[in-house]
Amino acid sequence: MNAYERLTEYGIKPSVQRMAIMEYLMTHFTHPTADEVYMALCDTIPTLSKTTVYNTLKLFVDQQAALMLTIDEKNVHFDGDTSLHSHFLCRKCGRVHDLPYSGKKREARELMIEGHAVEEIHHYYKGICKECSEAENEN
Amino acid sequence: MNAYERLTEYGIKPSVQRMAIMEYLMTHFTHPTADEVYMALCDTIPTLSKTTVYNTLKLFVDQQAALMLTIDEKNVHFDGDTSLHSHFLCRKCGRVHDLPYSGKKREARELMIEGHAVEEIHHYYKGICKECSEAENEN
DNA sequence: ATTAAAATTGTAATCATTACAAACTTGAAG
DNA sequence: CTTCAAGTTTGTAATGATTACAATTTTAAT
Repeated sequence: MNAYERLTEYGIKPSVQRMAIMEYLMTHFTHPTADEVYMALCDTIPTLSKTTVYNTLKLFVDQQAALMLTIDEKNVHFDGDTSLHSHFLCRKCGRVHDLPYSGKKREARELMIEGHAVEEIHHYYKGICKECSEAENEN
Repeated sequence: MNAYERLTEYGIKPSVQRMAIMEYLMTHFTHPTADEVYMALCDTIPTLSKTTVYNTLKLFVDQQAALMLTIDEKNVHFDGDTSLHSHFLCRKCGRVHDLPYSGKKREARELMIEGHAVEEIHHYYKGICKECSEAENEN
């Protein structure tokens, strides 16, 4: 599936900017911030505005074509993979890694928890990632 | 346990400001923002500075005497209850509710997940809370 | 009392995000 | 083709939470 199909599938009218941003999300699994998306695309689309990046990412999230991660208190991160999975934030390198969802499968299907209507599940883990731990042990 | 004991237990030297802020966290289960803590205390401690509230809450979190919740992209919230539990953010009223931790108990004790050293677990749920759903159904 | 370290304060800066209005595109209708 | 309105993009300016920093105050030991 390409970016064009992905957008139309989620009811988003495609445009050059929207396709470029969706394309970026679909090919990079780095959970970028809005600024990182902007920086990556502003060379190929010189007229791109940061406002457009913010607006577009917000649109994707509203249409559920992307996830907004609040794992990091400094910046919001975005994820083009909307399947149920968890995230790990490394305190050292700041990267966000994917983890399999380890909650009870039943819970993920539940619409209600303790009387509250659940629409989104976010499982975040923080610590030192594998790569940073290994780099440290090398001395 | 009072605020004084709680602070010393976590290796934090008590002061009027620190005790007031810890006392507030220990008696309010609203997961306040730094600003809410400041607003609640600035009447009784008229000289209180917002910087002190930010510094003190950060100190509590560093000493693991409080949790920093990044469930809301607008504001960081704080929680004086450091036991393992989950949180629910209501999209309507904006309140953060406590939920029991529903992950596998085994996982909570694991230090490693997929090679990453886990130091913090945050399980966040978002949707419409019980109170807001009921209020809506009354018409 | 003295004094150095620690804590608090107020102001100013930072910086991610949003508001807003102008400019541009698009696509349908004539 | 034009025209026009709706939707999209853009740049600039504002917002608002958080932090930096330097000055002041407090603490606790000598």
